[in-house]
Amino acid sequence: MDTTQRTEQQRAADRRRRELLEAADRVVLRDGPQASMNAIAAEAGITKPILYRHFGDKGGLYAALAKRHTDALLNSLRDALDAPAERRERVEATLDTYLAAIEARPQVYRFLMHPAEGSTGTDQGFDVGKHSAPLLRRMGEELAQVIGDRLDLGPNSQQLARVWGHGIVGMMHAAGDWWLGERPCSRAELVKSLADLLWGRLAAAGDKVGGPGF
Amino acid sequence: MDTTQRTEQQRAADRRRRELLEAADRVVLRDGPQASMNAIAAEAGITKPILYRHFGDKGGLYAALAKRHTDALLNSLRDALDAPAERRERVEATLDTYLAAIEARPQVYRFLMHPAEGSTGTDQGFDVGKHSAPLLRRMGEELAQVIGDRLDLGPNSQQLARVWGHGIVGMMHAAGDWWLGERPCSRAELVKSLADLLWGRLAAAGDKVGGPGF
DNA sequence: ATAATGTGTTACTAGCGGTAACCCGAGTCT
DNA sequence: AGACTCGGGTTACCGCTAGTAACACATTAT
Repeated sequence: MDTTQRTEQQRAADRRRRELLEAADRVVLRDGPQASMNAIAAEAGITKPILYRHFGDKGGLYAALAKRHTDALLNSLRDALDAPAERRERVEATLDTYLAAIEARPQVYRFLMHPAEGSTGTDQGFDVGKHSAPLLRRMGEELAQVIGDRLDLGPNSQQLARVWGHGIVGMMHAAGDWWLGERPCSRAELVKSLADLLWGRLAAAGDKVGGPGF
Repeated sequence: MDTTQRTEQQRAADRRRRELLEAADRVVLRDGPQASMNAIAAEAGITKPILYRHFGDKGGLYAALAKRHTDALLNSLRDALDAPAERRERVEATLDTYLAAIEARPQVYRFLMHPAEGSTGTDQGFDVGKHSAPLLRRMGEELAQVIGDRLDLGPNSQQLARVWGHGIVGMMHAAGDWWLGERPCSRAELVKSLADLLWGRLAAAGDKVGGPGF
């Protein structure tokens, strides 16, 4: 009975937690990443201290919120990456999946790319480096894993795979961010251009006529 | 006399402005991007309203501060990009210049990558997209310019160049950020790995032995 | 009945960005 | 000389934020 009661309470707490996260989601989607704890609590129909009891601080809530979306996106990406097809096709499918996601829900995207950032208090330590959004890091590691598993890169394969994983993810991220802001072309064109870049067209391109021997 | 007096005042104001920026620089380097206006004012030996008279708001100060560093970094990069050498060599030199810069002054780097972000007030609008650090955008455009000017990419050359510019900058950024945090290899190795990626080694690599026909 | 435990609230602190109001010294006009 | 504007400076405040302490109600165990 003791244990059953415990689990009963835990279940209730978990349900509660999910409700709170959904409310927070709505507010963040509406107000952007700087949504206040007050606003989130109001949306959930409760008051601040409850939020703090559940998530510790704002960073905790945001981390929990980000984890859900990050996991969802990573799952889609894994599917695209694991499809049975030519390498080029898989790369394009993965790029397209990512771009479709950020296109469909730009506010979620924007939120995910902005780390906690807050923590007004004793944040003296100020960890230099590793400041990037966790999503980028996780995508990079994931991609590195796939590359290292599937490709034969000679010695130092693992390290090369990790560099490439993070590099490719960064390329995707920056190009996607720019594209989302300016919409200079269709998604398909962007995908093709990026894949071309990865396929070495930069190295293969000829110098412009009239240019000196550079 | 009227004009000379005006210029006199303007000169004084400009000197003042430089002093304030240098003080702000010291504080930001010490306290990180969340340095408070109070702290900056104190470091400069004055009080808040003066800062606000000069820079409007925190975003203005941070923009001015960022512009200085951004301009400096962009100049170095232009030098590396314009050096008379083979393309591969220039690419490697540019990557190395960027990585050396973020390695030498990681705090500046971290500051530059975090946009204003604050503006607690009426920031309702919340521009989706284009949220990236201005530094990334400027580097991307700059690189796009160089690529478009120098390379013969067939039709749609300009658009392709812009995609590549932002993509390559993003690759550099993400890989650099990860590298700065984990230091998994030397700078030279990182440079070579990234250049290899851009040179199409991803497409050229063979499948791993034992893997199915993917 | 009474003690204990968990759930919720109100009411507060400290610090932030930003501003209004005042203050004082230097030059200027009468 | 004396009133008078005017630019640079400060103090004291506002509204907001994240985060917390302390109190109130219910439910259950003893």
